[in-house]
Amino acid sequence: MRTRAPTGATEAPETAGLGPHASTGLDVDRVADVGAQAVTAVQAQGPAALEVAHAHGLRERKKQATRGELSRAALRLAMERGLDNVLVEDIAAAADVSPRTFNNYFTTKYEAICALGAERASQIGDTLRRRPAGEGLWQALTAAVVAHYETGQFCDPAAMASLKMMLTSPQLRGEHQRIVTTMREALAAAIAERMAAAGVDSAGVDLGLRAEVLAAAVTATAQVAVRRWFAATPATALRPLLEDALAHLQAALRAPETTVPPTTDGSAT
Amino acid sequence: MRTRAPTGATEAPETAGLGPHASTGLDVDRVADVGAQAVTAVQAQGPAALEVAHAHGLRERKKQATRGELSRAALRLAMERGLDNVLVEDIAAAADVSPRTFNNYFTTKYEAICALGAERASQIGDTLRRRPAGEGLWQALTAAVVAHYETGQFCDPAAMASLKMMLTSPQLRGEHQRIVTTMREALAAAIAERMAAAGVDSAGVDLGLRAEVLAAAVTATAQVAVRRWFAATPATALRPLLEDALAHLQAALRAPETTVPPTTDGSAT
DNA sequence: CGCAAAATTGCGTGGCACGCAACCAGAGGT
DNA sequence: ACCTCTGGTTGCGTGCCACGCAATTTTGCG
Repeated sequence: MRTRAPTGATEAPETAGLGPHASTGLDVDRVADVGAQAVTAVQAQGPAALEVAHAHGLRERKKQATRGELSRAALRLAMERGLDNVLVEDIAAAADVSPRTFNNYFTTKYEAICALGAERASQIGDTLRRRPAGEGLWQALTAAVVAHYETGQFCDPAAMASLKMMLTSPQLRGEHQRIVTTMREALAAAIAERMAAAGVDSAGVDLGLRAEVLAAAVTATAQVAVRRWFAATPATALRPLLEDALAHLQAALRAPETTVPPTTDGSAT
Repeated sequence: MRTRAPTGATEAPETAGLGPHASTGLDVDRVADVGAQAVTAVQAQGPAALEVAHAHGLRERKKQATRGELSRAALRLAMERGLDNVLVEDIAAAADVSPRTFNNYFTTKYEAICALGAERASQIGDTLRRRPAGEGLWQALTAAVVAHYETGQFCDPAAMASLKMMLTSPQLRGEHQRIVTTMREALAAAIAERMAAAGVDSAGVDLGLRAEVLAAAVTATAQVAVRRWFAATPATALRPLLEDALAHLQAALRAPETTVPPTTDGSAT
């Protein structure tokens, strides 16, 4: 076989056959055990019923357990010996499964390494939803982004190295993009809800589009801050960089027409 | 060998050995490069003229020729028979070189497929620079983005399929991210110039950061528009989507504090 | 014209993604 | 509790790929 798409061309079926590929959905039990704050958030929603509803019981649990085990082992090994010095064989061994089983869960080792990050990225929507209703959208957005990056492991050096790895390795770039996409979508959904709840008065505006655009802008800005943070020669705190960058985003579009050449006075429109 | 990093661990040397890897100069992968500081460093060394003089030799021309040939062949074949039904062997054959030579120019076939797009992405800075000086920054930015996507082959169905491929295939995601990064950096540089030329009066603002943030926001917004365009069930024109999305970006940050719940008035600092 | 630098090529190796077909373990019916 | 059946695991095999190494050809320069 080539790489994907067994015979056809489109790549649709994917989850067919034998592997436990698509699993069931999004049960987040033990994967994000690093951040205690996240647990609080999850419990606030009352997702215990979700797991019960899934109720395929032991079978499903074991599946997610090994998935998490593989993902965690992949990240750990990659950090310990370097990305290029870890084989899928090693990861599988660390998770006590066959190398073949590894590929039943992840197509590439890079996907396994980034699985935890993707999981976490999907939670930023709830982080925004948890902001007090009295806050303005922008304020809540800034707070949510800061909280997302601070509750994560962005403080301890281990996670810092993990981020660095994702930003430097070409192979991880695609997976990192996937994480960012997840974050953007989750954020867009939460923004749309908040906009709707606040009752956007403007008549014909496309709420979905606006939310998506805003989420994209905020996410991209956060990435700029993260990139600057990790490139800073004297290591500095991430939070002020984030707040600074987000403030610049707001400012850059608030007064955009100030930029005209001094000689000409032609004020367009 | 593993994947990268032959023996060491850091991945620094990269362009050593035999292959014509580094080409002229700017195909470096630099993820952490935050703006123009790197350029300053390079110019501080002095021998930039050497490279320029060297670039016009017959040797360099042939190199770029075969590189373009490979890239073009890769894209064409991928479009014709589908991404998974083309081997590096096929691409090399189409470019009349050895399969081994292919890997002297590109590490993966996906990189070859996206090389043209990356090339083009770096030109958006000049597109912005070409806007009349009388235009406001925002107006020029919108016009530049629209022009960039319209002068490209984003109208003819062939390029549309190419874009679709880049957005759907997981393997191309990483390369697409690279293109977006290139576009963002090129745009940020041009924005910074335009800001400086207009004389940003605000005293202590970090021009580089603001330009970078703005470029990131605009680029991300353009991606939102492109994604919506290509997902539109009745095929529609890209231009209005782009303009609409960019207008939403501006609007979303102009009046962000309008969103407060009607019942509660508690303003949480 | 001849030499050195640089690019191309052939060959070989280690690794990976995944189809296929056995095998084995939960889940559900009687 | 027994049996079956659905579905996850594993071993094996295959095709493809990235790239080191070394020999060969091409190009630029004195």
